[in-house]
Amino acid sequence: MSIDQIIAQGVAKAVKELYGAETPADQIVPQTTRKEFEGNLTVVVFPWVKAARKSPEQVGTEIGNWLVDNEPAVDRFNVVKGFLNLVIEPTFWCSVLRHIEDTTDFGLTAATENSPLVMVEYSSPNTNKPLHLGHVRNNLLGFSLAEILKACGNRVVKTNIVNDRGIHICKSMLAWQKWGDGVTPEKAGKKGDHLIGDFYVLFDKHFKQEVKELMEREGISEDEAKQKSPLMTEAREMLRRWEEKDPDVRKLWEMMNSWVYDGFGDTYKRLGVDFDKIYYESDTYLEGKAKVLEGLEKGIMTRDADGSVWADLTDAGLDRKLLLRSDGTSVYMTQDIGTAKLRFQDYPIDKMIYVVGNEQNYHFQVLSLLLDRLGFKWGKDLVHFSYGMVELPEGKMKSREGTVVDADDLMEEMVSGAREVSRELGKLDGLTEAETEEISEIVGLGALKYFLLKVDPRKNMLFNPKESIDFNGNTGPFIQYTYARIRSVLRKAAEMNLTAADYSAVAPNEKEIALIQTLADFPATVQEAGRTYSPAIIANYVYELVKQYNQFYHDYSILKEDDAAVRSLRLALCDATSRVVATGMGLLGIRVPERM
RNA sequence: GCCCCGGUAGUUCAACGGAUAGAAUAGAAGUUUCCUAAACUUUUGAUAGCAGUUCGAUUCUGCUCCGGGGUACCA
Repeated sequence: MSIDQIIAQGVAKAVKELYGAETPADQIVPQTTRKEFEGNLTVVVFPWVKAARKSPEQVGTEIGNWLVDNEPAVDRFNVVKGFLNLVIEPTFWCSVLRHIEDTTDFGLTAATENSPLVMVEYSSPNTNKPLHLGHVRNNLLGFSLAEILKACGNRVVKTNIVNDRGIHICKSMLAWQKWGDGVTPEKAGKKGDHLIGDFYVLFDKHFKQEVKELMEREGISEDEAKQKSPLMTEAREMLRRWEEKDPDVRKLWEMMNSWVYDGFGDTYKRLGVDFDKIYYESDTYLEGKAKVLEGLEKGIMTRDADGSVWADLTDAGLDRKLLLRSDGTSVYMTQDIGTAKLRFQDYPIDKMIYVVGNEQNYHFQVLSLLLDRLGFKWGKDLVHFSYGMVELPEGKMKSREGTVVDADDLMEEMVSGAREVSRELGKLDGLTEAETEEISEIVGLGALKYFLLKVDPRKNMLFNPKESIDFNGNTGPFIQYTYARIRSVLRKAAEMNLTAADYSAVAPNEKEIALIQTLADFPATVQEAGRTYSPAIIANYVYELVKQYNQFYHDYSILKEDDAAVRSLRLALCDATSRVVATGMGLLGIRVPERM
């Protein structure tokens, strides 16, 4: 049982005996005492002031006295206004540390066969352009969320739905046909996803030009011009032929998609994310169509005069939603219905989580409702993990306008930045080329990942390409550096062959207690991150932990401490801290180096 | 128009309804015969506005102002 639980239960008993108040222990959440007051844990006593009919100070004093008399872990207390500050028996902390040391996978809960099966969908790229910073946030959040849910005792399936068909990919295909001159990734010396992206931009350039000319020549509106544009007509025609499984179109499509997958594969690998099961829209959209037609028969959907199929959701406060175009082709929503169906066929999923940007909040509201009406019993309970946009100083990133921060470029910049900093600081002296590269990779990506994950996922965040991501302060490298320093101490300790001593009777100093207390909070932090779907909670926790370690490290000697018991306590602290840091960073998908 | 989300130091981010709103960075000043100074210490600086609920509001409610997103036969 954790110290928080011990105190909570003690307080629950105390208020029952003293005031006859029934308060469940899990509703009493002791907080860490602010550093300007004496104590380790603080209980707010205002909730019982009414029942006690006494002043907050009196209530605090009475509960405090009760705890000192009845709870061995409580040494003494003080009361400030309605705040009861408890000082825990110092040697109690040694047993807490011992417990952490003795627990393998401290903070993690292993899943069993009966654990809930959670499917996390993330990444879900379109195959017409390379990944950018927004996708990076998505990928890191999805991966981390999956790791955190695993750590909370769930069985997790990571999945990806690749949007490999649709008008967007036809645009790239058409542009390649028209202006590509048979170019391939090999011939161009370019990653396949980048090459395809170039053609997508090229299509848009010609298309815009065409629309402009049409508007001028025929004096029609922009919308009309877009409809009439020969390029767009050709793209639509290509999509129609694709749906008819025209061999030539399919062959081109397969070739160009394979280029993109090779490119994505490289990016995913460097980013360190992976998937247990990948779905392709080209396999799922027909399932969706079938479900929609089924819904049409059941009267859940209606067909308009032009042949298009709609769902009327106005009774639920939403709009009419298109599900099949007048030419019979399917839209995004249709495909998501089909994908959901296949997934639940493939796995006995208890919970489905979609990691998708908040610009699609409405989409998921509609999807949830539609799945429910189509008879999917999980529809109502699907979770849209809605994260904020990564904005640039000029605003939103737009692929077609080229104002995007490319994922591959950014990773490369971060790694070379890390290499430079290391070199300047002389950290790489005496290391091999391979070691240098390994460390630069770990640190550069660590900086990028931590930068994106430390922010509350729900909020929009800003990335300024002109200011490179920092390596000092509240950053990934700061945490990695602390880890490397601890590992260095532990290596030296091993070399010195120090004899371990029993530290259970040592009264730890203030910094040591603060560190143990923070370490002990790790399991609860993991649970909270899982409950609230927030990697940021882990990130902020690890930062707080290493900051406390650094203060301890600065103020006290470890290896040079003469008292064997104290030295053992400190080495145990180092060991426990390094393990929690590594585990915590692992939950974020961030590696930690042995030296840097 | 309608619907959602946000507004906290110069900047980027924190704060289960709890104490004097924390960090980082930028600025100022310090710490290295000692386990890695990518560190540590000190210091300047903020809740958009107005009401309300509460012992207590950055947090909950309403209104105003300012941003962002959605409302597509795009995904």
